[in-house]
Amino acid sequence: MGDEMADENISDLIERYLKEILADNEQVKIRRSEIAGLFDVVPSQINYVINTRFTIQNGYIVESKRGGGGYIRIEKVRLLDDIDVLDSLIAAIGNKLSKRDSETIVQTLYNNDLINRREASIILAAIDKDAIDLNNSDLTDIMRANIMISILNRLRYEG
Amino acid sequence: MGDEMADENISDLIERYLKEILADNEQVKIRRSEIAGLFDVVPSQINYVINTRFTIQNGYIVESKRGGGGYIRIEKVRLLDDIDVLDSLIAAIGNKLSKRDSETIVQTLYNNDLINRREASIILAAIDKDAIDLNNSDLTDIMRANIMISILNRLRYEG
DNA sequence: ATAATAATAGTCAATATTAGTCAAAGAATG
DNA sequence: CATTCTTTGACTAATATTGACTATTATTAT
Repeated sequence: MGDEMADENISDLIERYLKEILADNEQVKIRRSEIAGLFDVVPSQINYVINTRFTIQNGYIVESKRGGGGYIRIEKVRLLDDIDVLDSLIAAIGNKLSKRDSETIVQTLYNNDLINRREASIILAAIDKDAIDLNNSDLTDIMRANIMISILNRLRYEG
Repeated sequence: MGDEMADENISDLIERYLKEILADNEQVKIRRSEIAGLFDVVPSQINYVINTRFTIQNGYIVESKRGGGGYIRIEKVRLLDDIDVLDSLIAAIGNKLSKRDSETIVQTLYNNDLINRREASIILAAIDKDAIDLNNSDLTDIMRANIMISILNRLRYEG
């Protein structure tokens, strides 16, 4: 723990390389194969590094495009100061989410000034029963949980 | 490697070129082979750019004529009011909705001042692939369409 | 007028160029 | 030793580029 140099694997080196760029820039845009070549690893290891070290929990959002001129862009975002509410809501959701519980969550978000009325309305529309119905109430609850978690993760940061 | 926007693909460059003209004009009228020559691509790539980036969902209508003096004209459409925008977007969605088309729709909502940046990103979170994925790409597109329509209908009377 | 030819744009499928997924193998850790 | 983390590569998916072939319209020749 004390010394920084020791015991760094290649994934750590790639992480450090990218974060050094991000220290001076709001974002970094890479070509996956270039970075893989630079560190002499297979391209999919770049995905591994991104998936384990550049998550939204760490304050990064990632977007990419395939095909000619494709890229991966990692962007730093400013996490909100108080995301305890979000963390506990996400933890409480688990695998499935009923309509009733989802309404409680939206109410909680509103009470904590994390969303306004209009945003609440959009979220409720997104998880509306008729919209996500799958003729299978279990699947509907799973879908509702997934969508809600995705939205809560989005609320972690500003902008 | 931080913010520089080099390395765009040629289709993106052509898109940008045309949209720069459209920023100052209601329409742009081109000769396909001229634009192809300007960017050193085959003529049919102009069709590819138009079909992927100047659709009605994006707020453009395209008309063309073949033969001597032929042309392609791209015109910005001006929808009369917010309800018109929402109605035409809903009508255009149909049964399935790809990720790419959904992003175009959100962009159009933003361009027409129907949603702000934050609302846009909440919507994108709600229809994110990882959120609504069901290990079945057809079902994913169906789910995305349903959710988007639900949200658009909400915006219709939410004001 | 009509037919032939030239001058355009459109379609579609093959190929190229990227990134993503997933599971197995290997390495490190406790 | 068991568990977790890392590394690898085969397979998949998305997007871009290319070119052969087709369709339409204008112009020219008969």
